[in-house]
Amino acid sequence: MPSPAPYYITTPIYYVNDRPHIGHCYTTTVADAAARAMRLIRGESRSTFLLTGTDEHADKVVTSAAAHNSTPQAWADKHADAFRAAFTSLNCGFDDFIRTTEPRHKDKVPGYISALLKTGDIYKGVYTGWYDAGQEEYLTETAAREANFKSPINGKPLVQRTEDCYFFKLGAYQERLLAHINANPHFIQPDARRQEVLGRLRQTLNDIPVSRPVTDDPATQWGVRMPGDPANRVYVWIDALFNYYTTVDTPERKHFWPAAVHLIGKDILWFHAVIWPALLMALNFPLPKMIFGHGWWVSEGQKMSKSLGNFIDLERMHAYADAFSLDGLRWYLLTQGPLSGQDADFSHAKFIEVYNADLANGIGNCASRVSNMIVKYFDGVVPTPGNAAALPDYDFKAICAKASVEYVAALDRFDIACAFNQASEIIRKVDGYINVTAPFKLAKTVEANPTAKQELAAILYTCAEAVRVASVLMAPAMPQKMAALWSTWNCTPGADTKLADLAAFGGPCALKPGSTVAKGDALFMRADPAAPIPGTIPAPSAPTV
RNA sequence: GCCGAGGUAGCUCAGCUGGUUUAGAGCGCUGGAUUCAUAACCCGGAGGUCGGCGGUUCGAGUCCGCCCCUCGGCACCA
Repeated sequence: MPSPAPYYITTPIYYVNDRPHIGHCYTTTVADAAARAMRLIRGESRSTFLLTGTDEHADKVVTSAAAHNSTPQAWADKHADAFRAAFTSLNCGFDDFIRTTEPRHKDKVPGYISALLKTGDIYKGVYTGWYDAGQEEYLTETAAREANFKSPINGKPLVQRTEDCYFFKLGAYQERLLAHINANPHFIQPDARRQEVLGRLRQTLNDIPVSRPVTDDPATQWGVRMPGDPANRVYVWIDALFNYYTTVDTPERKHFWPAAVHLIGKDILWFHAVIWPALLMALNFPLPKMIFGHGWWVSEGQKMSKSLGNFIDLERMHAYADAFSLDGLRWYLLTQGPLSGQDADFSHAKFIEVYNADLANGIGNCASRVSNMIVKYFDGVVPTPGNAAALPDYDFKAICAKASVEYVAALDRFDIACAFNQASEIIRKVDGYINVTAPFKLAKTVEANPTAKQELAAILYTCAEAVRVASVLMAPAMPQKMAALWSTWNCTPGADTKLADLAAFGGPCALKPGSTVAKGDALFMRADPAAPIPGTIPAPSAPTV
């Protein structure tokens, strides 16, 4: 049997000086859910590879470390661990965590640069720009003009300065890139992002500097040296981009390239949609299939900023997870997140609405009423399917099949929310079916009517089996809660079972008549909209005496 | 300033190349039904000038022009 097509998905490598917040966590959670879904579809966990990690060669790592009496490496170690711990705490199961300071990365980068030097795609030239001597940094032409050619920090005049620098022939790849984007509509997604890039590609691309000088300043000695020229180092962004390739540039992992998806935030679109593909073209490496640039979360309708104090940090996310379960939080992020062109709002009221509608009143309540009836009317033993009355609107074999097809199609175009909503559709149908068939009424007639018991069995089996299928589709979003449901229903799937088998109503993984079902605890407790917002200090209560 | 996206029910949005509906969905709200379930679920309703004005057409959220408003991108920035 041919092994399933490999699926390689990446998150950005995060700037190691940051503290993990909703932005980093969101990107990684989406990648995790997508990877879980792809493993499910392929039925082979090794077929999918999720990479995340940290970007550690920025100059600021050196200065921050010094300011905290630490070494750059120790400083990076500490922060990289914070990211790793954050993602683990959100149940994001990455297959590898790459750090750009690791030998397996930094030792490979010079090889790619050398190849580009050999072909002439990277060449030595001179860089001229406005230099702020006090800050020891260049300002862009625009920034310099806006500052009236004076240092924005100390007001001293900027100076035109020239120094040796290596350039990448970005301009040489403009037409090929344009042709590729036009020929592959899904290369840059969502469409708004694609339009942005196409718009900017209408102007002529300049070659770009890909090195920085090494001086006496320790901050400039951090990073990867240009091959054969220790007076220059590889610009941190170029170094960083190569992580996606270095990590799988090994004999065992080579088959994962090209990546299926580079999932990124919209801020780094240009690097991923233009510079990175051009570098790959120059190296004659295959291009990733999709660059997906998601938007931002805003908080209660306001842009998040440190000055407003409305940043949703890891602590706040943990508070939500504690209050509504980690999977409740994941569900909100995954189904309401800024994946389409627009930014999304993390509002408490909306969180409660979605949580109650989809989870507490949705799958939670539905699973509860179904299992309760099986316990009540069949002593918790899964009844025999039999033939339920054929209702045209409630052909669950067809409903589940359609949901699965849509699920896979949505995931292929990276419409995560649409995929998971397929499961909610099934639940909606089950709730409707229960109302139409009213098994609870039927149960009262079984004494007098011998066929009623069979009919009741058929109805409840249908409901339970449909809920099971929905739970399979939801599992990549909510692995823990769905596992809990499977545990009480005795239908935990074997490892590496294909979606096609798992999600087939009455298929090879169907609920087995005769196995037992417990009522179990409520999967998702209903949330009170009036309760205090998690992670905030409650307002002082009025004196009680 | 330049380039681009968009303004449709309280909210979030579907409505592809104009005439299948009297403009739809989900959530919220409200009336009813029901009791297996987490006061959950099911059914019905609310009648939104489809941003404004003008035009093309037998016929326009759906095409054209003008105006108002919102938002995104503008290159080395992680």
